[in-house]
Amino acid sequence: MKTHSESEENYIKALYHLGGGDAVSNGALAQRVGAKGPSATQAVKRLASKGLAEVIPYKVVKLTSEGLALAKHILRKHRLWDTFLVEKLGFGWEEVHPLAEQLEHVQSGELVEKLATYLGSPIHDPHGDPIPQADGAIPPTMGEPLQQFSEGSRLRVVRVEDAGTDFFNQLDQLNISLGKEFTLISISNFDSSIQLKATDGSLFWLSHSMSSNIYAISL
Amino acid sequence: MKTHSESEENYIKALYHLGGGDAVSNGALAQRVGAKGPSATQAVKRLASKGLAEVIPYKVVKLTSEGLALAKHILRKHRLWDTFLVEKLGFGWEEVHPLAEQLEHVQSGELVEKLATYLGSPIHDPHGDPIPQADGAIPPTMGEPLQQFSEGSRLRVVRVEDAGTDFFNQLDQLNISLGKEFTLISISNFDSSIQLKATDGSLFWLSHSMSSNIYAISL
DNA sequence: ACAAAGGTTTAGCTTTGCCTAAAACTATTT
DNA sequence: AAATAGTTTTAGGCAAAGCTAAACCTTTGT
Repeated sequence: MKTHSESEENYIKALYHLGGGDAVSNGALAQRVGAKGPSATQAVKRLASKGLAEVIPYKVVKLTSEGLALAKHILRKHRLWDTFLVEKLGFGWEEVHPLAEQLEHVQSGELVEKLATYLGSPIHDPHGDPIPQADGAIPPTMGEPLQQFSEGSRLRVVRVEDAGTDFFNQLDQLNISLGKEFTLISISNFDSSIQLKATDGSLFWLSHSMSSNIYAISL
Repeated sequence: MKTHSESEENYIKALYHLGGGDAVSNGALAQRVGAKGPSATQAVKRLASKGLAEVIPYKVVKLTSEGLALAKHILRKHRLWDTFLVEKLGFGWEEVHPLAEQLEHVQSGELVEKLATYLGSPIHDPHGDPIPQADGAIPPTMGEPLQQFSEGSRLRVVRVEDAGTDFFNQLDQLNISLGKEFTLISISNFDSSIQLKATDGSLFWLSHSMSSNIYAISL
């Protein structure tokens, strides 16, 4: 198996995040990896020369199928480490991203699979995001944003967007976590804020910016 | 907390391994990190400019006290990951070194300490080597090489040198592992090979090169 | 004491990966 | 259809970290 630099892996991830297998703009790519335009141009050239990306100057930048497979593998590692950090080491879900970002670059197929086994071969990480499987299959992404449900619905929180530390802190304060169940009481016509009732009977409101990052399934 | 490149950390580790806090030759250093002389010269200059090493051209290269503290911290990470890989993920002790080598570069004080706690704050790794503690203290290095014991001694294996895959495989074949107890039956005057008896009564010989990498305490 | 041997440093080149400034291309607007 | 705005690429630098070859110390042997 060929080896890739961390920088290359970061570009691969960014390409995948922004476009899946589809074309991505150079500017967006540069922004995502925290670099400037020319660096991205140069980087995708390197990727292209390794067969991981396809480039048509001024036109198209996208992953090849090989690049796509690699992207999924990296994402698998990332989300398994996320899971490890939260489930085994007791980190809060807002803390794990930068750590997993480092751990995901460790190269060892055997390590990834042993880790997966150790964690019980999970298919979703602590944020509810799907963990790509060893064969590249991606489990379904669960849930709909709270807005999608009608008043009176019983629902269970199954996923949250990674919307930054403050968002996670607010979730913790509201005692919202994956698996928790609520009844949707009402949706404001004015600002789309949402009122929920917890199983302990407590009532509270969520702003639109909060609720749009919270995904649930109907019970 | 300042940040260091992986290369820098590797030189720090090598300096510590070869000299502790004492002077080390440029050649030995280069060899240990797998580089050529000039690369090492250049690297120690970089370290010196960060206050991690002290250099007198043509004369002395050694760690400063700050460099020493960093070295111990890196070694702590390395050996904690070693322990994790063996105890939790079920890797064999011959496999873990290159993985820990990658994992040790992950930067996060909190991660190291949470990992230590998770592992039960161990003071020795799966090879019996001492794990530097958070405050920099180094637990005693246990055991003496088998040669040091007299015929008829009862002893327990407490540490093995990392002498490569073949060495570990041979240990496994002989069913020798940490904590195992033996009686030293005889030491050959001819080639210093050693005959041991296991608790199940089985007898076998160890070459000098095997036994000199195995450390035990007297029971 | 001096010359050869051996180890260390300097000099100069390579690659990766980032940058800024300038040129080139695409797209839009009149 | 042409000009302008916006994006992307080229050109040319810089730093880290490696290399080889050449120059420079130190040590050692006679």
